[in-house]
Amino acid sequence: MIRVAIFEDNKHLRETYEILLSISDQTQCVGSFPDGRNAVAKLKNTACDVILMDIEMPNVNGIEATTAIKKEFPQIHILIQTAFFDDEYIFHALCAGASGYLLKSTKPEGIIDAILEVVSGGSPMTPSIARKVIDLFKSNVQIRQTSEYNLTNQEKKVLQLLVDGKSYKMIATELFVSIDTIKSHMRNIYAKLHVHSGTEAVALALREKIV
Amino acid sequence: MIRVAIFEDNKHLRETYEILLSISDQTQCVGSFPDGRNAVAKLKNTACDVILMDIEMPNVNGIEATTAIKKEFPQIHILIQTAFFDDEYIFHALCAGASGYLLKSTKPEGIIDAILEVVSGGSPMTPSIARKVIDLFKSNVQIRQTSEYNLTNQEKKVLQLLVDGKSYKMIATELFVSIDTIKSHMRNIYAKLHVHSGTEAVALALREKIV
DNA sequence: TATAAAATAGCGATTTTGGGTGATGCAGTC
DNA sequence: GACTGCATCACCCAAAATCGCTATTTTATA
Repeated sequence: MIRVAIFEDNKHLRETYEILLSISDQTQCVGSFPDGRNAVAKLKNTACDVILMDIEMPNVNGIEATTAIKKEFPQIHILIQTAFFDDEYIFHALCAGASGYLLKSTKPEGIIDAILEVVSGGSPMTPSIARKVIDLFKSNVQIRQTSEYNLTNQEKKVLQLLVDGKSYKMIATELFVSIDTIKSHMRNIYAKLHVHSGTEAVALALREKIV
Repeated sequence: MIRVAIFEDNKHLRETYEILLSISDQTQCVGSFPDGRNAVAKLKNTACDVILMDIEMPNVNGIEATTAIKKEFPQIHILIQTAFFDDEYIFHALCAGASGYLLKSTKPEGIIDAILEVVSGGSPMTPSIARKVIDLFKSNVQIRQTSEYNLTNQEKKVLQLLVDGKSYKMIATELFVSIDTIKSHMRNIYAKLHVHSGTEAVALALREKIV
């Protein structure tokens, strides 16, 4: 028997979910709340497994509630439900620790299916949501392979230390060479990266290379 | 009529897909190949919309083929199909530009559904795959919320421009203030971030904050 | 071994930066 | 009205960084 709690501000919808959960012989409703206030306290003694979480709620919204719940009960699976699928919502929901993302247009049996999926380790979501997740993923994966810039080993070391916030003098000390050597390396690094300052070099290095 | 091409080394499976595509009145098979060699050339005159791509293939595998095809025909939707769901596979498939990820256990009607989903802008995948995508996403997203450092709006702007590689002078020009004002902001930024140079500030900013 | 690439180093000039100190105006708040 | 935070600006100074040019030693390698 899967223990499910509901956070949903729409009374009608909330009751629909309650009935839905009670009809299925695999699920059981252990709580039903109109907003995210004191979510952690409300869940304290429910031993719940899955939460149906609306995003748009008054006072404390679904994202905030998800963050709080996941912090206290990381084992609980949270299924986000929303009428809209906005990039920002999805991004924040994922960061907050949501395990699935349903649209409110999902049919009743789809909700039960999703609950079963999520407890067996899946992340149910509509293909349209999945596309957005993939896009988010790709925008967050830096393109590592693109450019090597043909930096030599020593140049890479110098750049690394620069990224670590070291000054020329400190880098020279660390690499047992003179400060003028570091200057030389920096000149070469700037030429290879097509930049003209340390900050630019660091920004570029962090954005698309090593470190 | 959706034009679909198949890359699949298993002859039996390949033929099954061909039949499946011909049965549906919404799809049409425009090519069927046992490996990824010369994929781009093979697709040249097919005007295909969707590709069913196996990962495990001899000579040129599905990931490599996907990369090549996406480079030449970015508008083509590629549905990866594999018997295993390995993190590395999924990661590389997404990076290569795959739009969906099916397991070979998917039923015939599921494949047709997935093709329809993908042309309408979705990314069909099983919940178990979706979970892995989410995990990959989270492992690639730096924790943004942690630290705000209480930077003021103007300080954030200055920092942003610094990260963009601008000098004090350029930042001053861009924000229509004097260079001494920028220095002032920089002093405050350094104090708040507990750093002592632009490179350190940029490294910190890129690692765990805005930008 | 001849050659090229990389790493090392130095000098000099100029610009940029980091820090110190202080001051003004403006908005909000108690 | 006093107080505070923010943004603005100024002046000074020393340290750091940037850039140009040159040059030697080491290392890799064809």
